[in-house]
Amino acid sequence: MAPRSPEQLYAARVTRALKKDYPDVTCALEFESPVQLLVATILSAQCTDKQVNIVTRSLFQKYRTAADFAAANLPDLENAIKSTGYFRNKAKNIKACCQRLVERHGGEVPRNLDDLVQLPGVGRKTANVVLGTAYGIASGVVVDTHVARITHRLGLTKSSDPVKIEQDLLVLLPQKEWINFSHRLIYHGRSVCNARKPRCEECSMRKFCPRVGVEA
DNA sequence: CTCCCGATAT
DNA sequence: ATATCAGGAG
Repeated sequence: MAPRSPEQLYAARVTRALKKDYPDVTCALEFESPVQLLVATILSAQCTDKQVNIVTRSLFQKYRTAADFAAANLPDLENAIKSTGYFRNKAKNIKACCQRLVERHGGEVPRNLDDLVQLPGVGRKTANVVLGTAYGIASGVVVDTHVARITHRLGLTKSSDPVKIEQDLLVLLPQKEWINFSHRLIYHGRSVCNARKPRCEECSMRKFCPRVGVEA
């Protein structure tokens, strides 16, 4: 066992509290294949997972495979995902992304970060979600709006840049924890530590959170 | 940095 | 009315 810094011990304390609160938490996005998870994750940008699941329920009946999305009529696809917002960008990216899956990856979602982030509309956050949740590959730590906000509030990072936050978390957390740490923080971010009105009195981490009692 | 954008809570 | 929601690209 490698020696651990005070920051790593603090991160372990946070991890223990999250495990106790959310023992069985997992990805909230609903899917039946890696391709579907990729599409759902693209749709989840600046949209609630609840709304994404409403849309994908019917969407995945009409489009099942990468080939289906690659052949989609763009206005039809736009209309089908309209309620998730950014629907023109998302529809264009999903179609182009799946066209490339068919052309270069045999219709499958690649299992490495470099190939994934080359896909249109797929950044580091989406790539980490797909690798971790569809394939169980801990390629990094998913840093979305919830993870960014809460790690900053807890003092696990001083940065507000998602890329730098992930670099900090990669050092603070053992690789074994990477995938589920994000799932738990995201769930915690929706239910307790939300952006506008955090429910600190209900938070199990209030005893050591440096933000409790601090305004703004 | 800006733009993309509908649904919901406050 | 406004902030925010499992971001990414130009």
